Amino acid sequence: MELSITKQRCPICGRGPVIMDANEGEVLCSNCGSVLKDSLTYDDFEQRVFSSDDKESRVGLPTSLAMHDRGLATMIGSDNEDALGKPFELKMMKKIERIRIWDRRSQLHENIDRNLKQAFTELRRMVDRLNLSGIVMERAAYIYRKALKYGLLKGRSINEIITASLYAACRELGMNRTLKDIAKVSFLKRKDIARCYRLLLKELDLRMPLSDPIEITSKIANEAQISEKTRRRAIEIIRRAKDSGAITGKDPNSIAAAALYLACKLENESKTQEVIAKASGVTEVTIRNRYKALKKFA
DNA sequence: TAAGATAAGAGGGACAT
DNA sequence: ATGTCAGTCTTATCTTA
Repeated sequence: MELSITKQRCPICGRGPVIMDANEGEVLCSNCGSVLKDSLTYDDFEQRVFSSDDKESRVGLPTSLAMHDRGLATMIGSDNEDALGKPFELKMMKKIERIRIWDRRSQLHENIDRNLKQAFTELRRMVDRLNLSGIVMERAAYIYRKALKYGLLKGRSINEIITASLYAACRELGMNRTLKDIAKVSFLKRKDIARCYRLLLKELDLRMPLSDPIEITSKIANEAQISEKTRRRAIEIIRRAKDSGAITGKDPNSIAAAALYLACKLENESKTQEVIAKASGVTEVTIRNRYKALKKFA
């Protein structure tokens, strides 16, 4: 444990000294146990979780082993009496109580630590395989920590939540990764990731940039090499359909794909349903269904 | 060969019990 | 909490132009 004792006085009890716990990222008063600062920034974790591997191996034992029996819980009973069965005096009681608080806190942090470490290892692996930037990873880590803080991990696996966090980060930052893409590099099924993703949205009140079919056309058009002229036509179709309210509740991806397909036909740009289906990630059947509904807006 | 049609099934939202 | 229902999308297979 990396503790550094400062010369500061605790602003709460007026005594001290204040201790900075670099390992836990906390600043505490050694006298009253008050946590004066516990905000761990992502950079703290970045340094610890992602870059400290070699440092740790040089030191010797891995953290989990090194820390395994460090807690004081096994040494401090809950009875407020000494070894002879005599009750503690008040002064002693207070002291013991303080130690217990510290003890609980350090145990709690160890659990969180292990959890984050495992989660971020998996996160980094997936980010590597998906060719995503550090910014997305950072965002995913932030979401994950928030989920952990809100107790969303209870009854769920670390992998599920970290994977869903990654997906959420992708959505938030406009990265073009589908649930399918992410499922492929994780060890999870698409539906499980989707379930957790919805959970995150609901519980953490995440606001995703709403996906507009018109926005999506550019991605699909790009992928399927559809001309700008045709894309504009598709956008017009979507506009009209949108105004009529005929497309509410439909997957924006399928709308964009079908509108592009329809526009291709109108512009005599020969693109098969298969090509557009591949580019958009929806099936040909779905394109056909939307296509039928969209035709009257052409 | 591309497009269309049909059927079965999955998964989730809404709503009631 | 659990069940049901309507609506959406996917997968698979067959038919049509």
